[in-house]
Amino acid sequence: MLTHAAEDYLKSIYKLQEKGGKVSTGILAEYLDVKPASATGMIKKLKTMKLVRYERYRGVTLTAAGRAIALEIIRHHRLLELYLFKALGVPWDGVHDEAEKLEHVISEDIEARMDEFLGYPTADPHGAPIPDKNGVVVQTASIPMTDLQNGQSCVVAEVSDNDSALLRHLGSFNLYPGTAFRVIEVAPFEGPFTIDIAGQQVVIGREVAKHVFVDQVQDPDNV
Amino acid sequence: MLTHAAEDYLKSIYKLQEKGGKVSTGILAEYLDVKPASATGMIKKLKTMKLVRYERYRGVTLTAAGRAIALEIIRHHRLLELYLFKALGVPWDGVHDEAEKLEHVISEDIEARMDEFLGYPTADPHGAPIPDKNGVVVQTASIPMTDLQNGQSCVVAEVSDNDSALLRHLGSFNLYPGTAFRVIEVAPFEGPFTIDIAGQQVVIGREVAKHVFVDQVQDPDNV
DNA sequence: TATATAATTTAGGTATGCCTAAATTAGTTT
DNA sequence: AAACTAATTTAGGCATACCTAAATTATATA
Repeated sequence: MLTHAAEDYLKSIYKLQEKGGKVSTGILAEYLDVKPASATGMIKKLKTMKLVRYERYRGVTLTAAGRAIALEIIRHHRLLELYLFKALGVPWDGVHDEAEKLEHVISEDIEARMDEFLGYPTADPHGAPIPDKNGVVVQTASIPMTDLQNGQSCVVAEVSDNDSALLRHLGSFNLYPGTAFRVIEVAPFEGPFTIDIAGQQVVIGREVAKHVFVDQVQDPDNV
Repeated sequence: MLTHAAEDYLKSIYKLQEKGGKVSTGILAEYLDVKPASATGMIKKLKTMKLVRYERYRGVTLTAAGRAIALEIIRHHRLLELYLFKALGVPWDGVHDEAEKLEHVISEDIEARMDEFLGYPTADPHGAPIPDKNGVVVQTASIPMTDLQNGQSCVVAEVSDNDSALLRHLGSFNLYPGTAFRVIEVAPFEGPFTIDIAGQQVVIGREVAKHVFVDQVQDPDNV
């Protein structure tokens, strides 16, 4: 069995690899809030286990075996988030931190029972896809909210899950995955977005909008 | 925060203290499947944290602070066992091992939510009492099944929870907490018990009977 | 009381996973 | 090409939590 730390490294390499191929030691260390020297050490250990490909100064990528483990941990995490949300009523800004601890500890049996209880779900409370038992992830074509133009309509697909204050903020606008809204105005010079959610006008700053991803974008004339 | 290992030591000291006052290093080491030298080391660490009283060669006992932590962990464990059993349908011979890992990881918030879901229960699936939020444990006056005599009737109060093969065996006889039975015969020379459970006669060996505790014992003439 | 036995402690070692500081390498600029 | 900067690696340390082997202490026996 892997250590919890090793599992966290694999998970992080997977996520960073998603957006940008090879992962540098420095980026990985920053993401994990660890010094680069520590990341180097763990990467070497993972290499001897054949879970990553690695050449010094050249970055790291997951092998098939490493990817499988990363997806298993991500599956645990997202199933746990949804389970805690639905079965125990943990607020959506609280589930991430709990899942972060539990993901390394639950058995495959518990995983399967939660999956069944939840009806084999495909997304967690933040809209992130839940890999299936075989590690298959449904990738969506969501775009960041910051790419939206005046007048466009869309549906929230996913929001970042790791900042609980941000999640509370989004929750106060009812900006959950599945929520539809229309862009009323994009203020110039990197300004905020004014949007219409179910008849309510709200203003969303750019820093917040960066963490919201949307689907089914429609231009005003298509409506 | 304490390490998981330290929490396990406190929990074990508590349990061993229950039946026999001061706990020797050797007994504790054996219980935790660790060498005596390792136990000595941890005991010293716990002493500097004022969680145990300890004099070399004289055994160890919990301070009030240590006891509070031990009870907190035991509460986590037993609530988890019951929760996994009732909410996720984990079989009663499987809940112990899962809870053993989860008990160190769940938050007070999750604890409270499970407690509420379960209706503030007082016993786990093996009949062991669940300490309340303030660390108050309801002690029962159960006696070991091996103390029973011919003809006596009783109700199962509690069974040992850490041997899953034993639990499956007991389950095959429906010997759960709450189950009533009557002793038909105690074979001489430390022999097995023949009992009547709901009209079915079953034979229980002494090694098994040692792990079953009963309540409400009634002699035949009282019936 | 001396000695044997059992329990316990001390001493020294291993692996994990982090750290800081110094050395090295890669890549860019002049 | 030399020099500088940024990224990365190496080297050496620390804490946790375990281990084995040797030394010590307590207790029972002769």
